[in-house]
Amino acid sequence: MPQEASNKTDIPKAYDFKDVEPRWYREWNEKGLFRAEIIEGRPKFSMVIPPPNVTGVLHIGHALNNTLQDILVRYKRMDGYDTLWVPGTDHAGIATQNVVERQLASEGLTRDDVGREKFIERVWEWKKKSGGTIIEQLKRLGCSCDWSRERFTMDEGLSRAVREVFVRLYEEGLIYQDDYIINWCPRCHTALADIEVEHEMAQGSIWYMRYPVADEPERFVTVATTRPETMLGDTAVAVNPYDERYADIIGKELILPLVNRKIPVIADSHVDPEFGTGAVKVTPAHDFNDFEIAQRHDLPSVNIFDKNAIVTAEGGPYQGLDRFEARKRVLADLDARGLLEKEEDHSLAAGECYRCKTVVEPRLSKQWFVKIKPLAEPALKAVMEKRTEIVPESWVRTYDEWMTNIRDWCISRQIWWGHRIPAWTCEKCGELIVARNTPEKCPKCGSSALVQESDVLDTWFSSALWPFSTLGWPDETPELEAFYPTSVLITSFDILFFWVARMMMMGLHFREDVPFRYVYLHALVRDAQGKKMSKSTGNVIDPLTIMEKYGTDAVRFTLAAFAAQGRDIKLAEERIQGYRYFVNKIWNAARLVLMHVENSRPDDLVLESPEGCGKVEKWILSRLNSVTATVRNALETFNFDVAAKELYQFFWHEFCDWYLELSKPALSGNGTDHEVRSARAVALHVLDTSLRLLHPFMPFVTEELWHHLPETGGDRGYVMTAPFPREDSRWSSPGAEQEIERVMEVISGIRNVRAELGIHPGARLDVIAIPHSSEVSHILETYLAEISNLARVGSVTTAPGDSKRPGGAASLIFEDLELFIPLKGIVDIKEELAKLKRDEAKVMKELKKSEAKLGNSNFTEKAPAEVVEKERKKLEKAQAKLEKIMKHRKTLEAVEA
RNA sequence: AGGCGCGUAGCUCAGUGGGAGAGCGCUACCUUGACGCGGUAGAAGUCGGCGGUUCAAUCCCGCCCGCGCCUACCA
Repeated sequence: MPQEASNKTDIPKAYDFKDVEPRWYREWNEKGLFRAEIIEGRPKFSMVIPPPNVTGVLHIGHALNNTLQDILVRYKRMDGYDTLWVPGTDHAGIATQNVVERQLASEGLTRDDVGREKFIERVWEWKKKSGGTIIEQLKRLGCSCDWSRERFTMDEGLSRAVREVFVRLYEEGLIYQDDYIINWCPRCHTALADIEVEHEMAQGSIWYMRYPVADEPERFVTVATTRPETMLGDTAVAVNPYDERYADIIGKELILPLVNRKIPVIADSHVDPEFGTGAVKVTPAHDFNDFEIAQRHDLPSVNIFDKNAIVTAEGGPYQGLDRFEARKRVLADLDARGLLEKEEDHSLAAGECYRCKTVVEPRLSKQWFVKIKPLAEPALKAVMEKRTEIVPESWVRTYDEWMTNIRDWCISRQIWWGHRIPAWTCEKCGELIVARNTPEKCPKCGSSALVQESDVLDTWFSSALWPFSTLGWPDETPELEAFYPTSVLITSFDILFFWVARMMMMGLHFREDVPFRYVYLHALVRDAQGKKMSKSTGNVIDPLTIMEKYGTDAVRFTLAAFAAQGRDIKLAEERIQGYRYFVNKIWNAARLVLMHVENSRPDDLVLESPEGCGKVEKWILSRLNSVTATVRNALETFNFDVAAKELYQFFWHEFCDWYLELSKPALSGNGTDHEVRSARAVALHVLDTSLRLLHPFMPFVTEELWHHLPETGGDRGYVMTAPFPREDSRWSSPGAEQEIERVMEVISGIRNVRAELGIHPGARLDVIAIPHSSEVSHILETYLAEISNLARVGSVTTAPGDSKRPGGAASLIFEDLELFIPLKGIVDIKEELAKLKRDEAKVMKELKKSEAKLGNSNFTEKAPAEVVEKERKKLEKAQAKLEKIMKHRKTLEAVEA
């Protein structure tokens, strides 16, 4: 809370997200920070949410998807864009209808018992009561959507868009009705589009059945089938025209057993003579291929199943049997007649309804279709011309393939929940009327006896319009003007065709422009073993549970850090815990900084430029600047993992581990006034900038800390709306970076020696230094205090290059520096010698490698000059180092002897 | 069957035509007043296998093995 900012000393030791998260979310929302404004002249950034099913609850995939969107939109908002992120839900026709049907079933009712109108009322009631669950969960995730613009695909406005699109496509001849074979779900009682059917390989059987030849009692044609029950609807047997085995029988008739119908033997090149017996039974009403064969040969169709996949009167004695029961009976009866030749194992992929997993039944029926080619071609072209860019690019190929081989889209569904098709039939004259508004009477005969089409539209038909219907289309609204095309669509690759492709088609057709400039496709979240998460396997990670346990920021950061392009995310709970620790690290680093700046005058904490700063400060500022550039660039290219990891590495391992440690004395008031002020201002500046860089990833902890920062130069407002840091070459300082890296190298080196020799971490050491370059002398002099502090060194005595190496001492040898730590009685000369030999071997190996390279004329002639030069330097360094190691070894050997 | 992707430290994964990296885990040590949700140091890999291109291959190409996913009308 801003008013509590003066209470900085009260910051608790550990970050308590439970208190912080709801508090800030409420405040952002109340202050209207999520709301999109349209301001002339400002750049625009917009996204539409992939609308979750209104029946849905937040799963880990949603968490990933929406975290990535939120990161991007928060970044752009901070960066000065007018941002709009449109949220909403999808009416999810079949899924929602199933939910309410289950509810009815528990009352012992079916949808037919209550009737269409009452049923739809029940669905709306359900939606009002439970439909908002996932929206509330998105808010807990921190999503900064513009909730004032929340939409639902069945809203009045969106429904109007659906009718408009349907009527226009119909008028353009792109929607038609036809008898066609479609995928039918016998449980949902509706047609399904091709892509709504899932195929899973499973072990089944293939049966060989004999069909007697009509006029030759002893002769049979054997057909192979995986679905023997459909033989009741056979209207032909097909063979390959070039199959000699059957040449003489083409055109003759067979007796269809059990049914005793005569069916012809026809020749069709679709038949593969190699497979089975080379003879195929043809059931046009219940098989896609057979349907096509039937069309080519003008065969009749016999529909043997009703909507429940129960055998109809056409099945004679089998009427009333379920399809699986019918199979058993048909096989038994064939066997009894000696017409079942054999049964073989056979693996096949039966289609299943993607909503309820019931095996679908191909079925001949009258359906509505969208003629897809005229829509698909521009949609493909737009991607090929990069008017919409798909990221990662590897998906373009898949998109291309699908869009090229696309088939007409079956859009009618025989359910009740959804957009009812705006078509009416005149009972008097049979006229078909397609209209935006319910017609009063038949335009042809004037009759008012009009009956509306009972089918509703595929849910994806309405979601295909989402990028413009949510912005007010078909009205020309300011939102549409400002925010279409949207900037980016972030979604999971598995709905590239269901949804993305269809939005491309509809957007281009009705808005004459692509619906989005970029499509970022992220991966699926799997469990730690790489298995798909599913309730039945019991390996789901519930985002709400882990948010409860580790905090939302930790969950978001984990998802971002693992969102590498083109690879599935294998998620284990330990990862989240690791990033929970990071949140805590940020919290405590902030505590440290705030503790030291709380009594400063605000003016003293302002940092305008790195001028006047010491090298350590210049170094961290330079690093911060380069991290800023990396993060920005990563976000612009959807490399969320790169951005997250860069921030993690910088904040923890550079800012905390080194900068704060190096400057602790100055921070706590040791040093000149200038040094103290400078250290504090820089620490605060880096903290401030880091919080802004981190905010898109971790909105809550950063906002909380932001309000603890001192108000240098007035109210800081919210980090959510603070400017996103921008790189600036003035802050870059390669010289300081190099120098501090040397200091770190020396400190780490001494620490290493201490650890290896088991010297107590608290013990102060006296060090003898023999520098071999002015550069390293300078480092030793300038950073004596830092080295002493962080490496626990008591004194450093510098000795000239030709002085005698101490005998009973541990050594640390660089190419231009030798350090000796005399420890009487502690250093075991044998141990030290062994260590030197290890070092020697290591350097020798590098040295030989370099020598070999440089000795190869092919290398020195063909490799780029800079690479060769680098290799020379490497060799020199190794030589210098080796020389010093040898010298020290001799000294020790002399002592020992 | 075709297409795509993956195989790098015990685990999860980055990465690049010229010195093998991170996180977690592991080992040793540490009551250094921001943090033990911490610190310091360390061990650990024939970069799936075999060939090829190249002065140089973990990276590029080919083949093979293993795994995953998507698409397909072999009944």
